[in-house]
Amino acid sequence: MLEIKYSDRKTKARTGILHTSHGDALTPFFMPVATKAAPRYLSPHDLKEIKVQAIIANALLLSFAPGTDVVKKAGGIHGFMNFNRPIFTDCGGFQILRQSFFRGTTEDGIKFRSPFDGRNILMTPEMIIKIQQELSSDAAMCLDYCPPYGMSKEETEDSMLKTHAWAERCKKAHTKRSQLLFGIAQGGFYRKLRIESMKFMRDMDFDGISLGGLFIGEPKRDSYSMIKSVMRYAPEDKPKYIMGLGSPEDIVKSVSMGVDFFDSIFPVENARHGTMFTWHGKLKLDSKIYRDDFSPIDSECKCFTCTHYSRAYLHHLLKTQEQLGFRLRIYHNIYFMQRLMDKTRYSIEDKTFSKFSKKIISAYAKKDPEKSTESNVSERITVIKRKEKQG
RNA sequence: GCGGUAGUGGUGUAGCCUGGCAGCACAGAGGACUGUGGCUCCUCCAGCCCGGAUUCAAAUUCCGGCUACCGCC
Repeated sequence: MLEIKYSDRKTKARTGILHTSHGDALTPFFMPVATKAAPRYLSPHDLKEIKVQAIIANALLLSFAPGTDVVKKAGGIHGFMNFNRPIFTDCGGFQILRQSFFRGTTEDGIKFRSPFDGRNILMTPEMIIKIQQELSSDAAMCLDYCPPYGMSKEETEDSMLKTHAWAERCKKAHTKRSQLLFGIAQGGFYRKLRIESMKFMRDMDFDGISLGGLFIGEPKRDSYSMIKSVMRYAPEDKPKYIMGLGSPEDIVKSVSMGVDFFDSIFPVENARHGTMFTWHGKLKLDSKIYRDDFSPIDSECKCFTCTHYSRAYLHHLLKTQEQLGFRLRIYHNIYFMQRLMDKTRYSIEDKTFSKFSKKIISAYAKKDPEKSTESNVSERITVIKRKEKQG
């Protein structure tokens, strides 16, 4: 399933090819989220234009609406949404963290309330596998229990044991050869449990291993310490996937720890609220300084937004809450993420990954690139003045 | 010239009758967002037209100005 091409010598970063029934995806890659078989404000066609390699949809939500019968009739999710590249499906375990969905768990599965019609259902491991097989996604996730940050060790252990029991049942229920099946390692923020869960998933011999329940509000040093600990026990030859991770600096850091792919709403949420990703760091479009700035978001960027529209125009669209603005901003950030992953892969094979990742991390440690330049300038001026005084 | 109405952060306003920590929205400055039920959230900055009187206490009541708008000559 995963063909490893090149391993970095300084870090654990590597490139590879993930083979799926809808073609290959070069790793490391980033999947935009299309929860209900629809990327927000973009069309599946836009994603092809952006050269998105793979996306992830939500099986739980799709089973609520339109229902798997409709998607099945459409010839599966690819035909339904007219996107013929790898599509992952998520199981709904994360929706435990969303109060409006979650109604509790039993030994048998998770109780959810449909947000569409209010009906309550018990999602069992067998059901979520059946749903994902009917959706005909390229990779399915086992049902997992995603414990919130701050949960006690006893409760976290219980959630982990449920995740493990459900993973076994998912594997047993899974019969679709053309679909990859991923186990989700959990364990909250207890190192011992994290490692235990990773070992369990490794021994289950899934097609790939997902790391779940990370970046859900904990301090980042905790996230990284967990990833680091857990990756030591991860099988070398299997693809590793951190669920829900999507900030540029976190991605390159995780790649250096050996993670192969990611998905997240982070770039979309940032774009929605006016934070644009650039090669020099974040750019907050709502600032007044962009009111009459007719340059593109990022002069290096070749995306549709950057080649057609100015910061001034996008600033205006943001301030006036125009729907077009949402689309243009999201288009850019998704495009940026894809190019970030392209460059990540090139740099690994080019032996320049360490340098590249440092550049991204330092760019994203800064705030708005324009403003930090301004403050750098005033800082420099202060330094010059001080030196002049000293003679 | 006379009469009426109104002056509150940068902008638009609430509070005035019935005196008691000046509220809201936008703008401005920061920050957040990470396996989407949701068209954001948090923090900060910033104000009673001027002068006097009454009062323990005045954006508020009273007197005199100034300014704006409306009406009349």
